[in-house]
Amino acid sequence: MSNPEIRVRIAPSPTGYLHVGTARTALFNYLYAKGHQGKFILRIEDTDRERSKEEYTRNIFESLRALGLNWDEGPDVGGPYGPYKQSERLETYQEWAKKLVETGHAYYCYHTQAELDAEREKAQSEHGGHIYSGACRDTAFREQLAAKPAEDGAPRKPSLRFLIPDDRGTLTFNDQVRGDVSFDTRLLGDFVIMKSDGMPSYNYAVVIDDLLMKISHVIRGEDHISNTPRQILIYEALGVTPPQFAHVSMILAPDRTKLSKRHGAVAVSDYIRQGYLPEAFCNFIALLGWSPPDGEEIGTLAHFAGMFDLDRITHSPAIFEKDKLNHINGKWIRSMPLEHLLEHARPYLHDFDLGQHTAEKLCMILEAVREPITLLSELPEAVNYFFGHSVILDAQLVGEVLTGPEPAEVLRRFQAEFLSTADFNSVEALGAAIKEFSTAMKPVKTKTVMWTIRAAVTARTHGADLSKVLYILGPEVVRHRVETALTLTTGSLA
RNA sequence: GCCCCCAUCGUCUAGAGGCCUAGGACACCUCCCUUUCACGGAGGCGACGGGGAUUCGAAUUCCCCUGGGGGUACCA
Repeated sequence: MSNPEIRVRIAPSPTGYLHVGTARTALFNYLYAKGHQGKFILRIEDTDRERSKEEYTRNIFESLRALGLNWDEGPDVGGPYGPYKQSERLETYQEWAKKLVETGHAYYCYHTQAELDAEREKAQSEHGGHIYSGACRDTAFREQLAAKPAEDGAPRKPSLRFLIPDDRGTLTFNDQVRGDVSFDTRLLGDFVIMKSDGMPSYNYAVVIDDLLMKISHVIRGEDHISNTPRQILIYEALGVTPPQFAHVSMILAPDRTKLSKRHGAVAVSDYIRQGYLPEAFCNFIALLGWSPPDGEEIGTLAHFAGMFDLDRITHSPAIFEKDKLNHINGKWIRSMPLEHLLEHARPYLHDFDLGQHTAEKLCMILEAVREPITLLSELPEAVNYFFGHSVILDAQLVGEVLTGPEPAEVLRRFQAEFLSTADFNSVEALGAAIKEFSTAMKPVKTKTVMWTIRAAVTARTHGADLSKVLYILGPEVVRHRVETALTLTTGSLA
């Protein structure tokens, strides 16, 4: 009993693709669990019949997994406290709701949506604020209202409301990131716990689920902080101890408002599709609202988990700026093991005949081009000259680099001297040979020599290290491309 | 309107009364390295929102103001 198990959860609602903010909350929960020998649980909160979609659920699974945030319990992997989709737990909510009614903590409300809307509107225009009047607390009134047909003539379907104790006064809870937070319960108003369509409301379902799933710490977005007193009231009505709460501040868009679709990409899958490595993305969002104690900002999930704690979470919101994400992505691309990088790169390389090279060569290509790259989506453009026999030398390139007596001379001698003697079996040997060749070409400037060869072989003025390019391409392809370039060269030494 | 949360460089942040002439990272600028683009290295620019209070001493504690965010639903 002295050391109860740490159990945390991420509870997204499938009303959209996995949001960046949700991903970060999931990450914090994951890190906390992993760093404290706890369990990380996934629960799908699909009680909104209108907006929940299976497609979104799938996206949430895929995104979480892509980020490496694998859950210990939840849909697909099961667990002792499932099912982990709220739509599959309806009887449970009903059972517990019954108890609440029996103990006088909840009552049926027969007001229709239209009536409630009208009441709210009126109150809003009169004095700005509004809470439910609590009229249906009165049995006589409630029964009278129940007997009246609704606007459409059909019988009224009641919702179930939680009865806020009149004498509860100020409720204070200790937030693990913010400290004590207080609310006046008289300002809350009796809220709906079971909707008239039979579905539990959010505030009620979370409590039942967190309780039954033995959640020890609720780490979630700050947008839930004002729901917390309602939820604590339910725990109190049930006579149980609430979990620990920790509210993490929001991730804001550069315009300082809640990050939403109108700001562009907000789904994790959007970023992955744009060419961000899941590992890098994770790394970046970990730094939004948290900082590693050793100050080293580049790290893996496992590494961060070992040093993660709630007391290092920032209190103020963070703005999502792509600059640093780009930087971190570049770092990851440059440092990731090549075989691993290759797997991430494959989806971007569909246009090329990868079979042309061995996996080893493909890794060499990545190694040769990865340095200046920020996004995986830049890969096709960066590697294209490594594929195919020929390369297309457009007029502009010919005009800029391959025109005149010097380039022609370089290519002629490159063909005659270099290609006939160079050892293509080693990058180092090729590097040395290139140096030697450019020295032999004096007084032609090294820059001109290099540019010419590069242009002829790659149809580019910039690119990977030339010795690596030659090595990967091999003597046949290089010779072919040089010959082609020679025929286009307009310079003459005659 | 009411309730709650927050406030350090442009951005992400370190900072838990003297170690702060406020540290790091990204971005930006300069230089170095270099067969290109880059990478890397060395510098530079750049912040404690305002006002009170406590204290020998405040970025750090308290109060007010201002500003920003969130919530005010039979959405989560």
